[in-house]
Amino acid sequence: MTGPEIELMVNAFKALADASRLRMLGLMAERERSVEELSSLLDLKGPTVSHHLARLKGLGLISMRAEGNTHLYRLDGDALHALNRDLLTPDKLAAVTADVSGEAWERKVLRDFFDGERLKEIPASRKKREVVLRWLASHFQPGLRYPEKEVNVIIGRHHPDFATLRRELIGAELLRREAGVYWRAE
Amino acid sequence: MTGPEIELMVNAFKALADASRLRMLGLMAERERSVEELSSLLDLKGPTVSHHLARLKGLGLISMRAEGNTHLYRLDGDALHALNRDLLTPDKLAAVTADVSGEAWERKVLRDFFDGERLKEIPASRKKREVVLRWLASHFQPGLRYPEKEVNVIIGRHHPDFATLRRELIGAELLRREAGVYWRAE
DNA sequence: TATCTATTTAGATGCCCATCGAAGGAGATG
DNA sequence: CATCTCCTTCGATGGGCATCTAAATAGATA
Repeated sequence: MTGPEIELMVNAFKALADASRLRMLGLMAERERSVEELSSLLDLKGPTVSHHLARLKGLGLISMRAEGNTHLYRLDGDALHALNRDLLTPDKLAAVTADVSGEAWERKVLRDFFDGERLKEIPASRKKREVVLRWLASHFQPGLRYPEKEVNVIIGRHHPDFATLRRELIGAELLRREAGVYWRAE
Repeated sequence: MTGPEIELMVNAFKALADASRLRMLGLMAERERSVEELSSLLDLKGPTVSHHLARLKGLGLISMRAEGNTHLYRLDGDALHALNRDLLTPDKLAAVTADVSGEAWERKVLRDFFDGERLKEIPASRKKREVVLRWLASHFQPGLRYPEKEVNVIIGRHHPDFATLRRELIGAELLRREAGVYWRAE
């Protein structure tokens, strides 16, 4: 109903909107590649390559296999195909529009409590707080699992008190937790 | 054959990697929209909307029709479909890879003469030897200066006869030397 | 002509992020 | 154990870009 589904789309496009990452995908499509190999082929330092790999992993586009210390990364062709198929369909655009012209009240709440992406304060009223929490929950991709550290980072982008918000998300059953690992409900 | 092709891909993804532009596409998919209309629906100022429209026009995704002073923009559904179809195909990724590791032939040479990072033998043919030398040269950072001892170490990681290879690199003008100090050419 | 309105261009600002060096694991080897 | 190698994480920096205000353009109205 609420459609910040759009943030997921933006995230996917941003992940692909980088020459280094596209080159890495091309190289990993041929065969599995070590970080060092990508680093020398692309003339980038190791940390930079690791950063890009993390980003691509977040999209579910690559898989990793460890062989000794070496980490070998490979492109998941099926995932790429699925992404290409689903990325820009009319359905998606419709969802985007729903997001824009959706519930006026919810949009007003978000406008009131947010300064850009930054949550000015946590709403005291339960209903308003739930709007904010749903907006936060939409930043977690269904099906993915997040360690607590990453949950804190994602929430922390919008408000310093990530601990309170994280608990509230669990309480509202928008996120679920087991053994220190979090995922989006439903 | 070397591909600024990749810059086109990056540009397309970047144009789509923005929530405002995606929302605008969604709205323009329903019906044609004026700048003012988009502006109020998205809660953005006029100039910002114009900026985004220019970006989307650069992708060929929208068309404009003037009616008096008002400019009415509309999504070109066919263009969108074509973009979605062509954006992330294996062909494109192959082109990207060609951009990185050059001609397929060069990649084949490297595969033939290397066992992992170890050069099995120095190619006798001049063209093949040059491919290997360029690969070796890529392990020297442009702008840095290397004493001869370090040059030997770096080359020695890949082949025991570092002296021959070092001289070949100078001969091919891929490395330069002055007073016993080496650096990467260009 | 002057004026009003819709849009575009120019210039400035602030945030996001690609990249790097340094430091911190973690497996292998001896 | 110590050490080496490969990778990841952390913190900092610089460049690009979304957004804004102010000014310029252009059509409509009178």
